[in-house]
Amino acid sequence: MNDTPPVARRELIAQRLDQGQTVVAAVLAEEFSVSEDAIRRDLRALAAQGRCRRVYGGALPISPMSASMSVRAAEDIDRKHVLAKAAAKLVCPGEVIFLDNGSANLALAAELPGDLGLKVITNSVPIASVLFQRQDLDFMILGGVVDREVGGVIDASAVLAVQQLSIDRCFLGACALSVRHGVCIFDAGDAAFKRALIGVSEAIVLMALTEKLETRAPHRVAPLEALDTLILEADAPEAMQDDLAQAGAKIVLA
Amino acid sequence: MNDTPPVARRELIAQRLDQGQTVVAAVLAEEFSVSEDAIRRDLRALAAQGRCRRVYGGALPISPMSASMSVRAAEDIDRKHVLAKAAAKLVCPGEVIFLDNGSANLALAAELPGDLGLKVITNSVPIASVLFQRQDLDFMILGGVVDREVGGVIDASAVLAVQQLSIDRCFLGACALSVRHGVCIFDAGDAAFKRALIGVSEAIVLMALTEKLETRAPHRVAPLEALDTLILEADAPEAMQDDLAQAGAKIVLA
DNA sequence: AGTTGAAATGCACGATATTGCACGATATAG
DNA sequence: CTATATCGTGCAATATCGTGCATTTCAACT
Repeated sequence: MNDTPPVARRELIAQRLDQGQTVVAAVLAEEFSVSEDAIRRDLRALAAQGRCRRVYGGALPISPMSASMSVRAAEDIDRKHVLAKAAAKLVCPGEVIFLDNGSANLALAAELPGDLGLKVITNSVPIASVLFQRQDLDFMILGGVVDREVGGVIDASAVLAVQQLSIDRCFLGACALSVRHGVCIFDAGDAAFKRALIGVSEAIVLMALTEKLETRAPHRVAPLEALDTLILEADAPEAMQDDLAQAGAKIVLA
Repeated sequence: MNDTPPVARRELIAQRLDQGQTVVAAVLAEEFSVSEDAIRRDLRALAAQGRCRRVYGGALPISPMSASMSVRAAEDIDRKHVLAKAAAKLVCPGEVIFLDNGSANLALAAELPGDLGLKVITNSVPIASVLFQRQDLDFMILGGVVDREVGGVIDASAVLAVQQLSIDRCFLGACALSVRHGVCIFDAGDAAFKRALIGVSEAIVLMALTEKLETRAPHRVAPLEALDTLILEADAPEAMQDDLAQAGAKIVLA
C-alpha cells in the first residue's frame, strides 16, 4: 500500500498546495496510508518552509494573495494600526501623500486625518478600496496592470505616471529592513517602482513591525540614508534603534 | 462530506461576502454539512472582524459601494447577480473586456468565468476590489482621480487612457434607458468617458433592471443603436422589449 | 555483509479548537 | 398578539494539535 517515499509524498502535497488546493490532514492520511501524525509533520514542515498556511484540520495554499493578505492583515492588524496612528500624526495640511502597497499602509489609509485637505495617491487596489469607503478624503489611483503578488500596480506605465508626480510625503511599503542592506524587497518590478517613487518624493516614511528588522530580501530599494522617518514598535531592540538612527533617519516609536 | 477546514470555510464565506453576495445561515449550514450554530459563529466572527454585517437569517456584505448607492444596491443585489450570470455567458475566450462603473457590473465582476483567459479592464474602484479578490483573473485598472459620486475614474487622463485601448466587449453602466432618448446618465464627465469607451469598443452590452427602463437623465451617452446586447429581467414589459429590439439591440432575458 | 546514524513513523498524553445541543431571549410574520 | 424562526450563551462532547519517546526504515559507510 504505502509505496510513496516520504519526500515524494511531501512534494506531492506541496504540489497540490501550490496549485491552489486546500488539503485536509485526515484525507491525506487515508490517501497515503499513513497516520495523521506523519501528515501533520509534513504540513508543519511545509508551513515552516512558507509553502502553505497551517490551519486547524489541514492546510491552506499560500498563493491566493487576497486571502493570505487579508488574513495576515487581520492577525497583526492591531499592531499595524498602532504604527499607523503614529504615522498619521506626521502629515501636514494640504500635503500630497503617496501610499505604497503594503498592509501597514492599508491600516494607515483608515487612520489618515480627513480634515487636512490631503491629496492622497496610491497604486494599491486594497488601499484604494479603503480610501473609497471614506467620505472625507479625495484620492487618485495609478493605472496599469494589477500585480496580484504585490497587490497593486507596478508596471512600466505606473513608473511613468509616478515620474510625473511631485510627492510631499511617501509612505513606502517594505518587506525587509536591515542596517547593512537598507530597504529590500522580494519583487524586482516592485523595487524599480519604489525607486521611482523615492525619486519624486520630498520625504520618505517607513513603518516596520519589529520582526521585519534585520531581515533581507533579494532586491535593494534604497539605502537607509534615503529614509526621513522610521516608525517602529515600542518594543524594538534599542541596539537596532541606535544603528538605524545613526543612518540619519528620525525614529518614531509607536 | 465535511472535508473543509474551519478556517477555509470562513474564508470561503468571507469571499462571497466580499463579492457582494448576501449569505443565508441555513443554506451555508446545508452546504458545508455543519450545524447552523457553527455557521452563526463564523458569521459573528466575520462581523466582529468588520467583514460583513450580521442580520436576522444570515449576513450582508459590507459592500464596497459606499452609502450613496449601497442602500438600494443591497436590496437589488440578488437581482443584479441574476443579470450578471446571463451577461457572463456572453463573453468569449481571450476577449478584452471592459467593466464600467455600476453596481450591475460589480456583480458581473464576481460572475465572470475565470478560465477563459480574459483581459479585464475597469475604471471602478469597487469592481477592482472584487476582481482583486479573485485569483483566477488578471486585470488592469485605469488611473486618475477617483470620482466619489460615480465610483471610479472618469477624468481626462482616463479618457486619454481609454483612447489607447481596443476593447472587444464593453459592459456599460447606465443610470437611465429609454427608447426615445437612448442611454442617459446624470454626470457630465461620466457621459464623456462613456462616449470615449463606446468609441473604442467592438461590442456594447448593457444590463438594466426593469425599473431603469423608460427613465431619463440629463446627459445622453449614446442612442439605442449603439448597443449590441441588452440584458433585461424576465419580467420586463413585452411592449418595451419590442421597442428596444426594434432599435437593433439583441435582447437577452435573465 | 554488518554497522551506524539520521530521518521517519506510530503511539501516548495533555492542551486547544471546534462542534452540537439545550435553554431563554429576541426578532419577524400573520 | 400569538406563533414561529432565529439568536446568543453556556456546557459537554468531539476532533485536532503539538510534543516527547520508543521503534522502525533506509541509505551510506567500513
